[in-house]
Amino acid sequence: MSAPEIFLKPYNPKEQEAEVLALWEKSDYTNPDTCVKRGVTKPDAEAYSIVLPPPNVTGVLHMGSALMVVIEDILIRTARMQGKRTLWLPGLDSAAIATQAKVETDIYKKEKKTRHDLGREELLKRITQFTDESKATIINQLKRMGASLDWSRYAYTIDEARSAAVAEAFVRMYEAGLIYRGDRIVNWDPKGQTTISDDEIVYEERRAKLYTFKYAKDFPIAISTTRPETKVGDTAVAVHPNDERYAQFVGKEYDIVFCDVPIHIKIVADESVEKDFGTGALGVTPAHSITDWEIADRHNLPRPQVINEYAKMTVEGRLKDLKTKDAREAVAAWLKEEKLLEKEEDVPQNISTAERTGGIVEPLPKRQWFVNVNVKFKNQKSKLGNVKPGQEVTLKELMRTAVESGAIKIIPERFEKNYYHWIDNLRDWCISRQIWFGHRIPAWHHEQKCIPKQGRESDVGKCIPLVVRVEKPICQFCDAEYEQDPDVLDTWFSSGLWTFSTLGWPQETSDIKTYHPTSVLETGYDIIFFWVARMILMSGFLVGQVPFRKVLLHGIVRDGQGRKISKSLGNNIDPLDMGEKYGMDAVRMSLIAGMAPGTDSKISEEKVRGYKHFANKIWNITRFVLENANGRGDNAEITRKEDRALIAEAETIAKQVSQHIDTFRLDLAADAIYHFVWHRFADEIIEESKSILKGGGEVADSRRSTLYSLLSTCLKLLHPFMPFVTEAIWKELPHKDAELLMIARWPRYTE
RNA sequence: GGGCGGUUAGCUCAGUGGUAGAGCAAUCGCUUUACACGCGAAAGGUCACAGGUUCGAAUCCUGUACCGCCCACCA
Repeated sequence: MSAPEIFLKPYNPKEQEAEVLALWEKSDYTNPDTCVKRGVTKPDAEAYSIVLPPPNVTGVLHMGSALMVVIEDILIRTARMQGKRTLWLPGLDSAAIATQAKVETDIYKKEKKTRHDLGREELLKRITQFTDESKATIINQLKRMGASLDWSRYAYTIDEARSAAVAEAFVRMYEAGLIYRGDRIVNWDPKGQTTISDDEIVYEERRAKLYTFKYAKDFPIAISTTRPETKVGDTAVAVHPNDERYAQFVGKEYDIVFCDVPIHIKIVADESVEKDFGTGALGVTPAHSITDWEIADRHNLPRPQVINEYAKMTVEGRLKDLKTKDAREAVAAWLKEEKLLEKEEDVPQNISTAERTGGIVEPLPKRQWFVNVNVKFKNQKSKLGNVKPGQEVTLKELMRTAVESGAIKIIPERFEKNYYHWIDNLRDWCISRQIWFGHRIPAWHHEQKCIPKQGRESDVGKCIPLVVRVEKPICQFCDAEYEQDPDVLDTWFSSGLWTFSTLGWPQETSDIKTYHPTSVLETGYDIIFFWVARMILMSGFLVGQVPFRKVLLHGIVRDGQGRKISKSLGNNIDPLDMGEKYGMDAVRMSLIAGMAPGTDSKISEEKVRGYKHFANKIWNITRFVLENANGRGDNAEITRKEDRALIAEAETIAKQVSQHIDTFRLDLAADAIYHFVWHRFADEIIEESKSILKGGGEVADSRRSTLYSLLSTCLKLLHPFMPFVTEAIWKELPHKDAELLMIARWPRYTE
């Protein structure tokens, strides 16, 4: 008996992977409809679905996304083999701010032009050009990882269907009173010239000077600040209500000229003031500090803006047009000159910077669009968590109950606490962005003078200046077209719709009925708040369902010593390069091994090499089995008690692997099958078989069948983890229960 | 300031009440006809520290130290 010739040489991943990829692609079994059509999946089989967290369209696949792909592919391949109606839906993300910033930088480098030189339309054309070119790269890389995604359902975050869903979602939320336009203090990024959400801020520790001074010689209270330039915008000094030192001044008002600027200061008492910090008195600058804005709310104070979008002073006098940093020094100098400065100390300070651009965030009052997370609306749909149909609920409560009720499980569980904490501290979500690339807000303005056409003069003044709807309105009095709001939406607004916008919402498609809620959302723990919480919010309100039943979180990928991957360390390991060198199966195993949910994964070239050896081991096991068992197949009867025991042993391994996958311990599952294949099957069972086979007769026949059967079971159990080498072997097997291993039946085991 | 996680063999990590485990590395031996991308053997740990509960603790409780992460932020 002889094995096919390819087994005479060590496993060659490069050769085999290309061949296997072609087989998969041709089969179209990643599409669940095809599986049903060809009888692989029963039409009424339980559905199992995951939407791929869309990688950035302009990106390349790094280890982080590779880890995500591997985890999800293991879950998907297992489910498919278990006979479930399995859908893994791919998509790419336009990554609005990041992509626009990248294209703008490129254009400026090459042509010395800004977006304003090009204009909105031209810039968008350039961005589309850029994304079209780069999207092939990432799609190709996903395929090479072995990701069994259904490309027939591919979605792009700003394609037509998704844009329609976003507009529809916005309108529905607006009509329910969940979206409003308001003047509020927002995080303004002067570098990116846009607002950003609280979650897009990163804190950087810097040294700062804390100045303690009085506004004027005859002002009774000294205050402390690291930003004296903002004090020209002060309208109050706040002290703690119980602070006896200042009680006598509360309610008094003062007119002062501060650094050439006339200001009017009222002394107010407010609980938010710390008695023990600085002088115990806080200069209130409503327009340029979030906490101060809230104090102004409570005491009905005016809120003059003194800094503009370019972080320059807008007041008259010596500070006019100065940048905030220069103005700070100018004010400090003036304070010294006027002998108002009492103290100047060095303090460490966390300053807010914009995650994307690194710009120092300037809190500014601006008219923006917000999602109101605290207003009640009536839950129209079915039961959501503990909220019954018809019951009034806020978005905040909705997000909380989804997890609290157990409708959604977060794995590992400890992240649930983080989730609640985030919700409890959630403020209204600013969703408008002043960039050009993204989903336009479906709000329409007709704020210029409306001159009614002849015969409609009686309607002067009746036209509506702001309309929120999907299609562009035309004024029914003057026939003028409305102008669309220039802002675009926060990228997480559309991402929040992802589980159902990809399935065809707002149409009531059969895909939505079959695959929503999705089974699992698998993503990095770093975006649980950005994304996971918003998906729960959107799906709850718009679809009346949770978006997924389980949230599986993974960590970041580190190098072999546990260090972060960084350019300066030069420790980057490219998953595709590694795959090229050692085979993609080895890369996949390396990412999974030793990684519990929610913890970081470690990868090193040595680790990858180790699993390449494992792939070769399987290859050679197959060679031995085929050389000895070819021709018998797995149909021959297994007669010996010892052999039945071996089969039963494999069954318990199948059980272990299955259970570990069920509980998302992919590391333990991989370890269990690895250990069985190498150290039990190869080292012991095959070794002892050599003499048994030599003996011949019925005993040998039984063992031959057993070996073949064990091999078949091992290949199935290994397939989700190492799809390439197992499929490559499968196609050489003489007897098998499915044309492709990817749709073979998962080994049975008793519970 | 609040919260969370970690600390087990040289390295990376499993193990969550009953005589300490894996992979990799390091050591020794092996032309053993599936595989040197291999096989066999041996070696390696007072499970961070202190106290407590228990017949029994790496495992449960309390505290301490160090490392890491997240959130908030004092103007």
